[in-house]
Amino acid sequence: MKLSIGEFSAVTSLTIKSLRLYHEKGILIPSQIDEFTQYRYYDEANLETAKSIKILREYDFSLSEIKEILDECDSEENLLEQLQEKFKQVQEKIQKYQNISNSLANTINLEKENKMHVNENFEIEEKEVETILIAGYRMKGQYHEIGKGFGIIGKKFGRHINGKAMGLYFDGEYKENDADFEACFSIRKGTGEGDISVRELKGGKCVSLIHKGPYNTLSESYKKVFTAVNETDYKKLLPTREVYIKGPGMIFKGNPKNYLTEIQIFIEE
Amino acid sequence: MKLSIGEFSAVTSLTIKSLRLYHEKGILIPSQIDEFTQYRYYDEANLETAKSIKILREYDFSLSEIKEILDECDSEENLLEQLQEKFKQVQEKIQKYQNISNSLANTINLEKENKMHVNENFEIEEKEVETILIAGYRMKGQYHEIGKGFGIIGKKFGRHINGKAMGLYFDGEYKENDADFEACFSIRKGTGEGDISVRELKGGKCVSLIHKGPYNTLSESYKKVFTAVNETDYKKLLPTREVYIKGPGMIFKGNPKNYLTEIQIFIEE
DNA sequence: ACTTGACTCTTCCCTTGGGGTAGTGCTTAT
DNA sequence: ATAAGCACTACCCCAAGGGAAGAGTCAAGT
Repeated sequence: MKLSIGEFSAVTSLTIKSLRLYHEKGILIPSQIDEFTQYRYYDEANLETAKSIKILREYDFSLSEIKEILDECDSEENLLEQLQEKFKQVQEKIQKYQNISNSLANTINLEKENKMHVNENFEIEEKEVETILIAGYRMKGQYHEIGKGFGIIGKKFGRHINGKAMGLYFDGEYKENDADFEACFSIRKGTGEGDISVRELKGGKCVSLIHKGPYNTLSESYKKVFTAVNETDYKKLLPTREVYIKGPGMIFKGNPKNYLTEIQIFIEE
Repeated sequence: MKLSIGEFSAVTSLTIKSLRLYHEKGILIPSQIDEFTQYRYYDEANLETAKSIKILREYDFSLSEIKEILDECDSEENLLEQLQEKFKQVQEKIQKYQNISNSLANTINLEKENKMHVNENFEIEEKEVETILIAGYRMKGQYHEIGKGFGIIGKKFGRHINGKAMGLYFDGEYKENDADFEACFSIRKGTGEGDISVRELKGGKCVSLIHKGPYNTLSESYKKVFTAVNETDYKKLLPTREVYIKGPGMIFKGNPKNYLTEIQIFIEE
């Protein structure tokens, strides 16, 4: 049997290009090479080798790995080890892509939520809020540092996060530097760990206003809400709650003019 | 803020090399470039972009995909679609590696089995064989064509194959050309489909001999077994069974001198 | 014997996402 | 003055081929 490269390519379903590469790399050397024309000719032994190479390539072995395997005369001895090693590597790849897949799914959900809530009414209203399970990270410092808190919770509870990010503010007044607040997410399940507290956050009646625009203009909306509450007989409760309906995305910050933040002042009648 | 490339590299944990590449590709253009020294200087906007790039790279987006995403001013519009598209691609990769993993696990099992059974006794013996579930592919032709049969079953039942390959021979005599035989594997479960029959293969008492060596010398061992059986009062039953204990591996053919084949002639007392 | 069309040869450039090195330029501290 | 530390460009490298150019070769028909 003496097959030209084209015929051998058809038989093995390896491309001519690949066959030439394998020759160059010393993995699959044609049984005969015409002295004058340099034409390659292949025989049955080549066919066996080609089959082995194909299978090993399908198993994601690199050409250099295949060369090693083929070059060892005691190939049958070490083959098993190498298969098991490759199996481990493939498992790792699966794990890697599984992690990417999970992160992606998470981001997609967040982005989806961020897209909704386009037409809200921007008026003060009274509403009932349900009790929910939250994971919270209490912090002291400046308000804008709350982002770190979300990061910390996100790392631990990424899979279980269920709803939007929220902020609980335990000071009755605006504090420049030593504010006491808590970053939290509504979660499906989980248990506290380290600095992260998992607990039920009681619902109730609140006065709510959705603020549109960057965070540094929030105080205007706060003024409106407080004015409205003060005109009633309601007693304000702490902590004040902010729900970040639409904020900077995971990937892009987006335009702060379009951020939506709901201010919730809980009240006792 | 005006960071040199080294400082920016430290802040973003992107290598200097990568930053220069991103600049060259137009993905992340330094806010300022010194006219004379060509030094790159980065600002906060660059920092934001760098963060986005890092996340997208972690999500397995290619640089050209990232460039597309970043170049669209309406990035927030299409971002969701692109995330979902990427999610699909990642799922496909997981599936691909999962398939490789399965095939590898299969091959590893076969190779492991092939390694065992090193010291067998090569004498005729009587034994009891249990009833097992098999997937079989009946064929007519030449004996060596049985390999195709194994291939066909392997494709359909790869996951469920449990034991060694066997051959059932329904002719009472050696037939050069029009032999009637069946390739089969012991399987864990499964149902027949198309030309593949799944059924119980009855066990019983048999006279057995393990043949060592290439298949074309099997006839010598057959002669021994038949001579032995004929010296008794046992009645020979059909089909005759061959169990391929150690044959050509999935990847390497191995040395035919080491092949082990058990011949089983079932008998009725 | 000649032509023609199908094959085959080598050589070169391209892809991804950078890594590594060489040679040179700039500033600053000693 | 010189050396250290940083930055710059330009070049080559990896894996596993794909694509194309330009030249030579084979087999079949005329």
